[in-house]
Amino acid sequence: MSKTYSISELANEFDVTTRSIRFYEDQELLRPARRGQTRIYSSKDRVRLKLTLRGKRLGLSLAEIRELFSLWDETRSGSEKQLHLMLSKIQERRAALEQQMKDITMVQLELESAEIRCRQALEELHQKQEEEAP
Amino acid sequence: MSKTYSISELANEFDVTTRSIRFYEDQELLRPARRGQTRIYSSKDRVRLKLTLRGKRLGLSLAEIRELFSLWDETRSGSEKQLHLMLSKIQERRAALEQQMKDITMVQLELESAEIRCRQALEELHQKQEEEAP
DNA sequence: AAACAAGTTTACGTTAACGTAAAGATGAAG
DNA sequence: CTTCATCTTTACGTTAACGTAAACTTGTTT
Repeated sequence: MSKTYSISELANEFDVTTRSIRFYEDQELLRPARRGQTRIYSSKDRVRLKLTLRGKRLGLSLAEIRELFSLWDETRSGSEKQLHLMLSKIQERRAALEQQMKDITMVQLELESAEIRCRQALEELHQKQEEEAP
Repeated sequence: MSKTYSISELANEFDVTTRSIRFYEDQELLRPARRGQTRIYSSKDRVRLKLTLRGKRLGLSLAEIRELFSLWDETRSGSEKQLHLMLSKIQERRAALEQQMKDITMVQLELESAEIRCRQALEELHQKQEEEAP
């Protein structure tokens, strides 16, 4: 018997609303089991949710995330044509991620330089204060 | 006389619609000059647009991007209180970027492993083909 | 039994980021 | 002059990703 989770347990752990979790299921990102009408989440479901939120932090739409999931799922069962299509989709995503890495690096540099400017401005303010009250 | 750009020049260069560019202006991300009623973009405006699109690729909302711009703009003129607020905002952003870096690394690993699975599945298919026609 | 907590479905509302269409101004080309 | 190409404003439409509220079921605590 591996561990299971209620919807609110997951909602608390990952700091999202139950509404969102149910919505992700509606979008076919999750497929929890049921006991009666109550949803029961396995640790696999939990991983899916984690991956979903990770994708969101990268700015992916739910549709794009779903596509990645089905890519992964069909890796085992695909035909040759399918597999080649998957490979190209995977390449596409990897290229986008590399672009994002570059973007992040650039923005980090800009923020760093903004921080330096900020600290310099602060120093100048403090020097003026010393001049006013010697 | 430094170079200027029309709205459609920028739209072509960055592969966005003129509608989007005007919308960004509406959201106060751009402030192009005017000749008559026609917009004229300086190279500074062009940089702003480039930064805007970079932010979008990272999943930032236009509001967040605007906040970053005003942080940068006010670095020179802020009061001490303002400057400290800016520093904390900058830290916030840098932390988010680091998280994003980690996320990207994870997803890259997952894609890599999906690619390997994919290639293995292809190899198995080809081996079967050889068995069928020796 | 009554109340309470946690879950459910259904459905309408909201916000961001544009798309799209209509109607007009402006300068250059035929 | 008129016919374009490119620009403009105004305004309504659309999609994604939920928020919010209402009404109901189910289990358990008092």
